[in-house]
Amino acid sequence: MPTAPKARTARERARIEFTHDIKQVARRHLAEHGAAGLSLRAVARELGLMSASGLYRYFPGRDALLTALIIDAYGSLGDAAEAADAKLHTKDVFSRWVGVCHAVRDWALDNPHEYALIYGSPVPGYAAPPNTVAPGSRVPFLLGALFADSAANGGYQPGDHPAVPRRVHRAMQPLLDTLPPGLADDLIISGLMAWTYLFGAISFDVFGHRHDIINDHKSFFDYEIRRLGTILGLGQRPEPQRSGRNR
Amino acid sequence: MPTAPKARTARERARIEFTHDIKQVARRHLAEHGAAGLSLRAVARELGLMSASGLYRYFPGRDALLTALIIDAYGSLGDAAEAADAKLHTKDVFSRWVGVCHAVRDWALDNPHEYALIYGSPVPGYAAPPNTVAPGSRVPFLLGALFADSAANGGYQPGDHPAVPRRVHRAMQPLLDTLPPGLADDLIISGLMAWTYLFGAISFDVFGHRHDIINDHKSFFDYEIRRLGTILGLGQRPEPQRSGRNR
DNA sequence: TGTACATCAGTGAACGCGCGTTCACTGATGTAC
DNA sequence: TGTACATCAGTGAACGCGCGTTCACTGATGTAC
Repeated sequence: MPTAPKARTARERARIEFTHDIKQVARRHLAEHGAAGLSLRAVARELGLMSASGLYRYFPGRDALLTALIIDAYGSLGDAAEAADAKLHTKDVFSRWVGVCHAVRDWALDNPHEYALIYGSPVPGYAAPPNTVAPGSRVPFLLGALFADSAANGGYQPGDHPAVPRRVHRAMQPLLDTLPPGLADDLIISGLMAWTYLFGAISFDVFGHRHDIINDHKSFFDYEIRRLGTILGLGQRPEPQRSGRNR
Repeated sequence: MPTAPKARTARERARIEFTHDIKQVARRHLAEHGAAGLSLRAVARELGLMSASGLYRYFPGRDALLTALIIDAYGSLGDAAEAADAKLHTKDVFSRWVGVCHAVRDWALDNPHEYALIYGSPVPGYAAPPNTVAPGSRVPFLLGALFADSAANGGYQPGDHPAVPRRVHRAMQPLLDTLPPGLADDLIISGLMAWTYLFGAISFDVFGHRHDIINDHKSFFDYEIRRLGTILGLGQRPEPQRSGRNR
């Protein structure tokens, strides 16, 4: 018998496995019927292991299951972005920017309904609890770190644009309170704009707003985020991306 | 008796009014329960003039009602954007850019659920019919016209960024086929990026992704779109916006 | 190692609700002569 | 202007379906001694 790292009881092991299975099936159900159509009864039916009422031993209600899916989605997206950054093994900020953008986009295209869950329209009647905030901050945090590294290397070049008015500085106060001091407003705004653009572009791709307009979405995306990185001050790296799946 | 422009029968008048009323109530219902929760029975109940089955004289089904709401939403947004542009009475492209951006954002904040309907996650199980495309193109068309005007005036300044690779040119072919010839790729991409950023920023504002981070959303938005306009080549106009409702 | 008890997992019926759509129908409105 | 007929609007019952959640319950698993 292989020694378990911690002697779990059969019940504990079953609970972990079943929780996992339930979320798995729920994700499939989500992909077919959307968040608003996620139903405990349907999940139980498809699961085939339990009656609908049995699910209440695992999740106290539909909203709890939804919350678990949201947290998992943020976690999965965060993992993908951070792994892509780490795998690059480079200190070149521009390459990291490009790599992270593609990783986020690839994740979104592979998991469109989980993407919609976290970056699409809010689910009516559902309010995300506060414990979804931390996992949701991982990607914006990573982008912020990228800009901060660029500034630390001396590579960041603030462009020729209007100076930051005091009112705008004040508008960002809640964010400033969470950041280490000494970061220039200009840099922080570049980071925010990069984040905004990245998810704007991905939402257009995933939600189909560019279907009739562009036929090679990956190539266009690659170019737009390179161009955005350049005009936001991350430098320039004009080589096109290595060829890959077009989608 | 006031002479009607065209002698409509009582039935025709009633049909127009009722159709209008149904959509009005449906919009309210949409705001409370979201697109996936839009229900003919509930609309009929709230309308109080008709049984649910009676609605089938006006819309052949739930999806038809949804389609009508989508078309109306695009129309209403297009009206708001075009009216803002016209009201400015200026040829200064930068001011027009700022004005149109604010108009679009104001509309979205005033009509968050209609915004979600057209720029949020797609409704599962619903495919928007082709006749929603034209009204949906009005805002991007307006933004495109803005960049084209800027180029025609000689005001457009392509920034210092990677040249457009041939592959990216090809990726935009479907769009190029719908545009008058002679427009530079660089200009078209700036327009697309402006469109992408605008709706990325508005989605973040409307869907709450910046709630914990920014406390004066209008000021931040005003600055970010000015900065974007500048770095995309529309020139520069550093004055801050006139004060208004903060939201 | 065995026993007694407490805890937990899962069942199945039930409550009360909502939905889209169809259909035969009544009665009002419009129109051709 | 009046009449006969055709068209359309709206009704209400019905079909068949789905949902979340509760609750008393059986039976399995875990634990203290």
